[in-house]
Amino acid sequence: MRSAAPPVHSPNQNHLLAALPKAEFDRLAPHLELVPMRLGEILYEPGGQLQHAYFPTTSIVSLHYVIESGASAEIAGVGNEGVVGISLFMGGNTTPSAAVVQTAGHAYRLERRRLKEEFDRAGAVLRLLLRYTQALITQMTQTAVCNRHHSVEQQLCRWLLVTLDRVPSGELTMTQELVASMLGVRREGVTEAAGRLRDEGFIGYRRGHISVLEREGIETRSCECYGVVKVEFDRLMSDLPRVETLHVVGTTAA
Amino acid sequence: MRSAAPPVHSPNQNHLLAALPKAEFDRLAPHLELVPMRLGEILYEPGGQLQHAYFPTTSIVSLHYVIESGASAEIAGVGNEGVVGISLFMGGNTTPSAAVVQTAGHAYRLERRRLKEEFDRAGAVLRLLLRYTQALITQMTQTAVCNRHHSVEQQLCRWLLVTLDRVPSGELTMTQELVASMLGVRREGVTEAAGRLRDEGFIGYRRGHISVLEREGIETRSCECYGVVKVEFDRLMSDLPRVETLHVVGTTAA
DNA sequence: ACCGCTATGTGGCCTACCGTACAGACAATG
DNA sequence: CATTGTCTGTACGGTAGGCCACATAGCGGT
Repeated sequence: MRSAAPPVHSPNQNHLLAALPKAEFDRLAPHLELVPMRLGEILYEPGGQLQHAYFPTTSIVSLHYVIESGASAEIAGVGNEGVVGISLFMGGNTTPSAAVVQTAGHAYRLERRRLKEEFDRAGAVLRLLLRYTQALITQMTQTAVCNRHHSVEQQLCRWLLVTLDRVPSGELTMTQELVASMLGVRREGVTEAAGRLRDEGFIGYRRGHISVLEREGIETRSCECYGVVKVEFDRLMSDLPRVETLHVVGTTAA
Repeated sequence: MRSAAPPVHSPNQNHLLAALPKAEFDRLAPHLELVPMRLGEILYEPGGQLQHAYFPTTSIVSLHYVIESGASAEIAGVGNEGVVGISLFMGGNTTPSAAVVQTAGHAYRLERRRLKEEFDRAGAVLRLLLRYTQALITQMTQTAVCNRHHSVEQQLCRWLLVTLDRVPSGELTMTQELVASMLGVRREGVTEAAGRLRDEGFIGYRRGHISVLEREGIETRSCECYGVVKVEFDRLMSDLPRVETLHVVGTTAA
């Protein structure tokens, strides 16, 4: 079944890498290492030293936080639109949260040292990464508010929509237990909400798999948070082409 | 009553400005404008263009988010340890949240253009601001989790502790209504929690004023979130690349 | 084909918090 | 000094979602 999942990998599958001017991309490319990301793999634990930045292509990583009581919540998710490991260039090197692979796939990783080097050139890479960080902050912000004010069902829908943007097929390998731990709610709460959505025909599922059938239905049940983050992401990451203009060094034919 | 609130203002009262190497500080100083911050003043609204970055000295600013239903929540607070307006240098220029003065006082503000100039030098100012942004992200992260898992009372205690760090006197000018809007809960919830804390003798209050009497008591009632953020803030902002060139400009007798 | 593990479905009980409503109490203003 | 608006206290029903317990049902491994 090679036709289902194309065996061809390219750094361009990651939007950030793809948005780099050619000069920067060419400098980085030799150091990008394609790595498989297995479900449940922990990229870093709270307070742990991160050695690489990860640019997901087909995988999804969840930035996760566990409190003393053992309860947890997802702070933000990172797919092929972003990068895992912003603390590498923001300073500090560690964060109090963890990064866990939520959907198996691949990513390109870059040694911490290389990233820092590139960042310190204070050129296109820096601007791009900061812009992305700003978008990530928006996502975290929205998560905070959503946790406060919206229902489990609304949040489940939001989560489905976000994930759908990263898994076009709509076939998610995901247990309700896992979804619950990401939303920071009980597994039973997810079961109930998912049951309602299935009754409506919006989704279908079987042991460990969820398939989205009617995206529109889910959109009507979701809270506004999905849309807010999406619009802001698009705004921040779309007018990036400007980066090239500012950095005329070797944009097109270096 | 001049003795109560010292009439002497200095940029050094803001930790970020104080942490700048002398060269950078001296470049910025002529452009820092001391402005009064009135309670309730809105520095920027969602999506609005920010013209200045604000470095609070005696004031506190709340980064606030209002959802469609009208409910709201504080995402993070900024006192003399930080700066309002990170989107100015992160990219984007605007954010979907608002910035509101939560405690009256003063701040030094810096024109957007000046900040950008300094940032683009990719020197100490950039590193300092990014480091602070990372700390701010920690705060937002913790807020998200706290909103999910902790009780109103715990959150009220956390909020009191955070505010206390910025108002050493422990005398807060603050209505319960305002506190509620920041925690994103009902005013009655705050009344009840505050009532319990008063019964224990931890705090006292009268119309529009809260005084902290026993900080330790509040610490025992607070969730872990306060401590986590504080430790992380200290870690990030203390090992600043030896920027310890404190300026003796006019702190005490200028 | 079977067994066992794990995912899902359901129900009951309980608590924290929300919505609403209203009463009392304080401070500023004229 | 009285009026008025704002802030605080309290109460009551409703409900979402937590905790617990257990029943059922797929799926993988042997």
